[in-house]
Order: sequence, then C-alpha cells, then structure tokens
Amino acid sequence: MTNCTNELSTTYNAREIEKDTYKFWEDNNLFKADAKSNKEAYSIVIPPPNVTGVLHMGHALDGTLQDILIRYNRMKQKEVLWMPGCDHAGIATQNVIEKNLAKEGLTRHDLGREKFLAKTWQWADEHKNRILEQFKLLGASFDLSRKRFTLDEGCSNAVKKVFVDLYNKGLIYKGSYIVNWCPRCQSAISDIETNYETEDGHLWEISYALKDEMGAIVIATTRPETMFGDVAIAVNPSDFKYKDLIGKTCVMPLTGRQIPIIADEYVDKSFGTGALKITPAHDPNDFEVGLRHNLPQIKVIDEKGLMMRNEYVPPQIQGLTREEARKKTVKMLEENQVLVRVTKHVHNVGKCQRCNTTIEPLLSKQWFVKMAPLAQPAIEAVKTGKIKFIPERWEKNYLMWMENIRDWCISRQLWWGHQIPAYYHKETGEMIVAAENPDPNNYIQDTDVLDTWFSSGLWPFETMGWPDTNSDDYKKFYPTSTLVTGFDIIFFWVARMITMGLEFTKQPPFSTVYIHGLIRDEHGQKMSKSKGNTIDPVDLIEKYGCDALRFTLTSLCTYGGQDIKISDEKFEFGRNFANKVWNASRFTLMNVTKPKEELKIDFNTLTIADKWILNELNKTAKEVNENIQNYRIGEIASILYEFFWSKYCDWYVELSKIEKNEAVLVYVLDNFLRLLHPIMPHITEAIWQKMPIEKDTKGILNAKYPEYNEKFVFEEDAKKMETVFEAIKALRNIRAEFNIPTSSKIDIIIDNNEELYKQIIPYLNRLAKVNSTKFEKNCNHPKSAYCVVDDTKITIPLEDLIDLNQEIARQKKKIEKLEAELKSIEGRLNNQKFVSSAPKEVVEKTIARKDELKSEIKIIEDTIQKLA
RNA sequence: GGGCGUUUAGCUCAGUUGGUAGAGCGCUUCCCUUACAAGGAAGAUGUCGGGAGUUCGAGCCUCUCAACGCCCACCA
Repeated sequence: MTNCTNELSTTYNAREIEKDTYKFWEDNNLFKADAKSNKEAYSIVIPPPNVTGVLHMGHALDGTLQDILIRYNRMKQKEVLWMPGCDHAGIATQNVIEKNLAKEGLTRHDLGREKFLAKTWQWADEHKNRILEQFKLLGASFDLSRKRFTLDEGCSNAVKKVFVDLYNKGLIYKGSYIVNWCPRCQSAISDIETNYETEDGHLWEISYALKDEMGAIVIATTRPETMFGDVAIAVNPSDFKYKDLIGKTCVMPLTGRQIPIIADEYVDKSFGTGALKITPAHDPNDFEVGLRHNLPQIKVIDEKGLMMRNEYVPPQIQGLTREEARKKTVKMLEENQVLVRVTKHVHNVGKCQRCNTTIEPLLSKQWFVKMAPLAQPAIEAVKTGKIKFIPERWEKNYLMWMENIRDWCISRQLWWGHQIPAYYHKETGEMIVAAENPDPNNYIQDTDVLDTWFSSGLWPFETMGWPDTNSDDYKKFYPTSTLVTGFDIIFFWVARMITMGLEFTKQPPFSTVYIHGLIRDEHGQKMSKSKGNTIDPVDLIEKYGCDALRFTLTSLCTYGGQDIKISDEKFEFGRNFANKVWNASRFTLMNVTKPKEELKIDFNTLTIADKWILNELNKTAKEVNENIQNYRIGEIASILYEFFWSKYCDWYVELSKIEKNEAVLVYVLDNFLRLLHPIMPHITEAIWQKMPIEKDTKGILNAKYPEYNEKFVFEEDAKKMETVFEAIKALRNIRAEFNIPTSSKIDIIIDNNEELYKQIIPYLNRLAKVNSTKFEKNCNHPKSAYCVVDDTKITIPLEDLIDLNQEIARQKKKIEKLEAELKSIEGRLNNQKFVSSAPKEVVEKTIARKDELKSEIKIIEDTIQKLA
C-alpha cells in the first residue's frame, strides 16, 4: 500500500481507507481468477444488473453476500472466480430510450430499427460501466477482466445455438395462441411478467335472443366490449336450466350475428347466470373452449388496445379504446333493452409488470418454449439434492411452479434484444431456423427479439465460454458453486438457468442457491422511486463507509432469509464497530514494540488471561467457519462483534495495559482481522498491512483463513479467568451501589481460592480500583459490603461509607433471586420422572447448580446474620 | 381457492438438535481512566399473539384460533 508508516491515523476515515485499499487490490490484479490453477475452484456468477440501472440497496445486499462467500473461499485458498456483467434488460432499456425519444416528440418508428438500435447501443455502452463501477464502491472482488454483457458476441452465439437446438428438438415452436399483450409496450409478455391487481368492476348480464323462437339466454360478463368477438354461448352440460337450449342458435344483440349454444364442463353453474359467452380471441379460457369445440376465433381488439375496424365491430365502436368501447357498448345494450342487470363485481385485472398497463389477452402468433420436458430434469435435480436451496423452504416453491409449468412465450415485439434466428423466404415465406441467414438476398430475419430472461437463463455457462466446452474457464469454473439472489427472481431466472443448464451442459449450473430476503424501508414497505422511500447505498457509503454498510447489512441477515427493514440510522451500528476495530487495532499496534521476529507465542509463559483470549479466539474461528459454511452469514457478524468488542477490547486490551504479551496481542488481532475480512474487507486490509507479522501473501485478502486448532484449547484456564471477571464485575457493582468515587480505592479480603486470586491482584487493583488485597479464612469484618463469586466470598470493609441497612437489603434481594431459582430446581429434582427420564448430563448439571445455589445462599445468609 | 412467512424487552430483531430468554438502539445513574464520547462502568425492562395438546420439562414439537404480510391460481 502506498502510505506506509507504522501507525494508524488517529481518526478513522473510512472513505479514504476504502479508496486506497480497493486501488491496491486492483493495481495488483488480486481479483483475477486463474483458470489454469491447480487449486480447487469456487465460482459465482453475478445476477447481472440491468445495464440501465443504478446501484440500489438490493444490489448492496446481494453483492455483499456474494463478496463474503468469494473472499472467504479465496482465503480458504481456493481458486475463486466472481464473474461480473450486465443484462441488456430488453423491455426496461427500450422503455428508457423510447421515453427519451418521446421528449423530442419522436417514436422508435420515426427512427427505424437500425438507427434506434444504434442509439440504444450508444446509451448502453455509456451506462454499462456505471453500475459495475458502483459495485466497486461495495468492495466487490469480482474479476472485471472477464466482464460480460448478455448481448455481447459470446452470449449472442450461445443464444443462437440454444434456440436452434431447441427448435430442432421440437422444444421451440411458433404458433397462434392467447398471450398477455401489453398495448403500451406493444409486445407480448410472459405469464410471470403479468401481475394481477384487484379492481372494482361490474358484472353485466346481457340477454341473447334465441333464433326462430321465443326466449333468450342471459350471459354474464365483466367485459361487454369483447362481445363482438363472441363465437358461442357455453353452459354446463349438467345444468338442467339450460338443458334444452344446448345445440340451439342465438342472435347476438347489436350485430345480429348468429352463434351456437354449446355445452362445456368448464362453465361454473353457480357463477353469474351460469351461461358464458365465448370469445376465443380475447380470453385464455375461452380460447381453450374454442379449440375443444372447433370454434372460429374472431379478433375485435388490436395490438394498440383499440377496437378493430372490421365487419364484426359496429361502426360506432370501431377505433375506440377498450374503456370507451365498454361504456358505449353498455349504453347501446341499454338502448336495445337487452341489458338485464348490472352488479358490482371485484375481480383481478392483469397488469404489465414493466409499465402497469392493463394487459390484453390477445390471439397472436408467437414463439414458445415447450417447458414440460425441460422441467422434468430440473425437478429431479432439486429433488435428489444435486441443487440445494437455502433456506430449504424455497424448494417447495420452486417445485410447485415447475410441476405446473406452462409453455414460455419467448418472443417480444421489441427491437432491443437477441433477434430471433428464424429466416423467411421473401417470396415463398418458407421458414428456416439457423444461426445465420442462409441467403441474405432472399431471406429476411424474423423481426421479433427474445425475452431478456432467455439469454440470462444461459448466464452461468455462456459466460464461461460455452458452447466451447474446452475453454479454460468452462473446464475450471463450470458448474459454478453458489448462486446468490433474492426470492423474487426464482421463477424468472433461477428456474430458467436450471432447465437450460441441465439441457445444454448436462450438469446443474450451480449446487447451492442461497436465497436472501428483500430490502424494505423502516415500515416494511418495498422501496421504490415512486414511493420516494428509497435509500441510496452510495449515500450510505459516503456517510458511514462501505465496511459499515456491509457489516450492518450482514448482521441483519437471518438464516430464514427474512426481509430486511432498514433506515439510515441502522448503519451507525456498523460504523461504530468499524471505529472500534480501528481504534483497538491502533492501540495494539502502538503497544507492540518488539520486532516481528520476536513476536512468536511462547506457550510456557502464557498467563491465564492470554490462555483465555486464545481459547476464545479459537472458539470464534470454529464458530465462524461452521456458520459461514452453513450459510448462516448473519450469525458470523454477531460472533465477530461479540468476540472483538466484549472479549478482546473490554477485557484483553484492558488487561494488557497492566501486563502485556505482545505476541498474543498481535496474534489475536491478526487472526481476528482475517476472520472479519470477508465482511469488512477494507479496514481489515488497511490494518493488516501495518501488522508486524510475517506475511506470505500480498494482502489479507488471500492470506489463510483461521481455523479451529487443538493447540489453543485452554478451557480450564479460561474458566478461571471468567471467575476473575465475575469478581471484578461484582466489585464494580458494589462501587456503583455505594457511590464510591473513582478516585477512592477499596480494600478487599478474600476468603478462598487464594492461589487464583493471588495471580490477578494487579488486575483487581486496576479494573476494580482495589488498594490492598488480603486473604483470610472465615473473614468477618464489620461495616462491610461483600460479594460471593462461586465459592469465594469477598469482603469490602467500608466503615463510614456503608449504610448497613442498604447492604442487608441488597443481599436479601440477591437471596430472593437465588432462592427462586433454587426452588424451581428442587422441584424438578424431586420429580422422579425428571430424574429417571432426563438425560444424565442434564440431571447432573441440575444437581451441580443446586449445590452451587445452596452454598451461595448459605454464605450470604451467614454474613447477613453477622452484619445485623 | 392453494401455499408460505411473521407475531419474543419501548423500537428493530436474534434465539441451530425441547433443559424456564439475548443483542443493537433507546432509557436510568456515574465517568472526558493517556485506543475509541462513534467511548467506558453499573443498572432497569419480557405470564416469548390467544387457547389446547405431547413431554419430567415447550419461545422451540402437534393441533386450533386471531392479526399482519407475501407468492401462486385468475370463475366469465
């Protein structure tokens, strides 16, 4: 690193450190993956952010979690690859460009396809670096030399190959079906791009007269304007009300067109009037009914959502919007006295996920992927555990969707995207599906492009060089290890990657899917620009620092993957911790004066305090490794926080002011920094660079990750040290209770465990402000306060300072607490069933606790008597 | 209609195989003790949503009720 003094600056300036540190990693190429390495591989592909996007809190969380896994495995000495890149985001990007054009009063059609695409490419090129640059602010250790884009040449080749192969296998087909059509986007969208919203609507009951006889049949509809496309009236075959009408013909109001009355099981007898008008061109269920009964399909609404100008639509209605047409149609029905009844009706209306326009189910010629055969292996892979979801409950969600999968409409009537590799003969119309145009003079390419998710579904292998399965990256890093993402794109993306990965590489694209929650605002609302409740991670980084942001976000992750509610102030948690790490490290480094050659731990001279902290560190290393391997990533933040703040800073550093072991101080700090590095990469790197230790790597980022080591197990000494802490805390408590000022010291008399307490007299002197320590069995000093720590009584003669009644009351309160516990414990032990059926250790532990309580109570009682 | 999640201290939330509850923030009292006031010390606070059951023992397992949230389905 550049500024190499031996000390840390007195104030912790997060941003300064973070910028320098990231530059150090980048300048030294430390994120670059080596496909030729012999080390075990660990790889993650980034969920490619939209090329048009800016960094939001969801990226911050997702990116942090991926970076933690990457950094952890890098330190585990694996060859890691974090593959970065962007998604071309078909509709989203095209919408942005079209909006910009609209400001100039232009549409894409004014420009034409070629110019429009050139403009979009220019815009994408300008913006595609922005979001990845912002990921750098997060400390992302991805390999930018491998950066990819879903519309780059490699991806394009992969997409063509996949399309052609699927077509040749009969898994891609083109056909006229009902699709979700967005009249604003002017494109088909898939089922999962359609969201349903409940709306207050009406149910109109309309009378259709029978032909050549008296009588009529009344149907119920929520969309009267579609009636011009009716081709039948359907009733349930078992509905006796209509039994006699089946097979008859009726005459449509307003147009006089004649349509048959048919019977179909699909009709619900109890809904509306039990009779249903069938409009195959504008309703998915009617479409199915129409196919079953061989009915014609009459289109009356066009791609812009306007009533068509054709023989079926009355002239007054033609060209109207759906809403206008509805009003007008209802009015005309009223005038013709065929509107029987209107009732209020709440129903769900499909909306375009991108622009919230009401979608129109429309008969349209589109390309589809036949999903059922592809889904089967994808179901198996999860059921057999080849792919594991964390948390597990998402498996059920995934399987349910997969088992009820429907064909995927992949064509979009957009310009920005992978153009479908199908070519039509200019004269004959003959279609050829191939990677390249067979004859550009005579064939023109299909004008539609593919759903964005078609190319992102290939992401884990198209970025690794596929279809070249001999490429170094593919051989080394595919299949990838872990996929990290939010639950909102399991169907859109995860499911598609699994199906495509299995079909084309015969392997699951990753072995673990780690699903985290979504970021929400402090009230639990989804963050959105329109609500104005977004928090910008870049602002948080500027204000609190990247490491603070990462630490806070990590600490808020739960194993169950709950959504995370955040507010600006929550990040003070991480900032405070970073500050603590900085300052304690600064103190440690200031107090280490020996050269690094002399900083080897000598196991023969360790004090119980040294052994205690080494034992704690060792336990921490064990727990951190276990938790990270089990994706309990939030847990490691608390474990490290607790260790560093409550153990190292509160006790060990304080003790070291009295008596220090420089080797242990440095050893513990070094290992702690390594343990913390995946979460807080910059601060740990910056401090580590100044550590007086032997380093065999350029940075902490590829130093060895600490692990549990038998050599550092000192349970017994650690327990003794805990006893000492109890004593110090008890003495401090007495000082506080009796308002003994910091300036006045106390004398103490200890009646037991002389050997232990003798060792720690300097600790007592400093941390509890003790003046003198005497050892005396059966000590009975009048006018004293006292405390009991395990089997040891400590007496503090206070003379005038003490109010005996206060002390007695204090002790009585303690006894009350102890006796309550004793009572419950004795109750348990007197229960024969407990003693016989509880595990032996539990019973033994309970008995031990009983003895402990009894002896403590006895000591206190005895003393009270003598005080009184 | 089907599925999932949540309900624990004033607030935000942890709580891994069942052994009578924890953190951060906030609150009270004291302290600028030469790493840190973004700090230190000492404290107070909970019949773990209601009910029932299994068990020697339930925040944790089973059933049930309630409230809130989400996903899927989309009966015109």
